[in-house]
Amino acid sequence: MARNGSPPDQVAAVRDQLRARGLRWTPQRRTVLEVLAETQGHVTGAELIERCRARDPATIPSTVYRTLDVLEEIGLLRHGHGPDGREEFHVGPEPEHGHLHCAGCGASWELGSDEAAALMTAFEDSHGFAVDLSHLTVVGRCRDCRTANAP
Amino acid sequence: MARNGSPPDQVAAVRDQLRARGLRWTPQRRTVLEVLAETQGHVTGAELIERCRARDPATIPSTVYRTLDVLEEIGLLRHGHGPDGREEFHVGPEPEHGHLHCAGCGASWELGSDEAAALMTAFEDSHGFAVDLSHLTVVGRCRDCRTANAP
DNA sequence: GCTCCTATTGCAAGAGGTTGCAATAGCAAC
DNA sequence: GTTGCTATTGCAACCTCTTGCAATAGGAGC
Repeated sequence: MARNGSPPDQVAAVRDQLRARGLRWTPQRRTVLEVLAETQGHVTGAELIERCRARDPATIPSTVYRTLDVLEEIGLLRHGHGPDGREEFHVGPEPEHGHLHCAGCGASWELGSDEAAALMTAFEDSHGFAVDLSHLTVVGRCRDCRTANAP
Repeated sequence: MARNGSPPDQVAAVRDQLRARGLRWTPQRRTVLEVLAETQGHVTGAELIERCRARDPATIPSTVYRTLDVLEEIGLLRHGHGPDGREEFHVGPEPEHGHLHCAGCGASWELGSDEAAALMTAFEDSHGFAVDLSHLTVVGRCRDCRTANAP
């Protein structure tokens, strides 16, 4: 389960980052951090709250969302919006990446870093626009759904 | 205000499309249609409801959303999700298009059709994936915000 | 004009998320 | 160990959107 170093280490590191910014270390934040430490990839806000409640039934949603805001500010995670507009959090050291979502079968893939780079370069050149990949979800229909639908 | 033909014409055309599908023409749908007829570009669900209420204070949100679903089904409009995940409707005969949204200043632009085409072709080639442009919002930072922030 | 079938409405409840505010509790300094 | 400042919390209310269900009302057929 642990990736590199024990989970307590990661949590302690975040605690220090918070303190260094004059922010505070509270039991509620510890709970959120612990949940995140054993989470990889994408989670929705609702899932996160549910898992926090499993650890501490007294968890309040607004506290979780506010903690997530703080963690995003210090760069520990990023949020985006899934195909249905619901909030989705991307945890951990994985590089930011976009998503491809099929409206037909509901499957989703991560965008390869080469494609992502091409996309970013394109917008950079044409608009001077810096794309935030973690916020990018491309919705459409995958090959399978297209062939199934229009032979 | 009127685009081509008088607004009543557009509304009547929709009425006939609905009837042709065995669907019904109701005062509530007429209200929504009238509001849409004088709307161009992007609207959020909430805005639409507000405008419907201006015409008919008895308007109920669920009715509006359900009407919008129906209208989307017959191809009269498309919905997507704005940068904050809120629903956004794109009205009228304009071709589908993606959006660029600056997280810094909140501005947003439409994607040029050439860029959009390039993007679609790219995903088509690499994944056989058909992008739904109307659902595409690219979030990032525009040239101005970038230069303002990192000189 | 009247009937009947059923699409649609209105309502109420619920899910996911946000916000304002008074009370609480970190933690730094003494 | 106390004190005091203020970041956080918990709560309650609110917003946007969805869903289930009984009651209503289009409109096709007679």
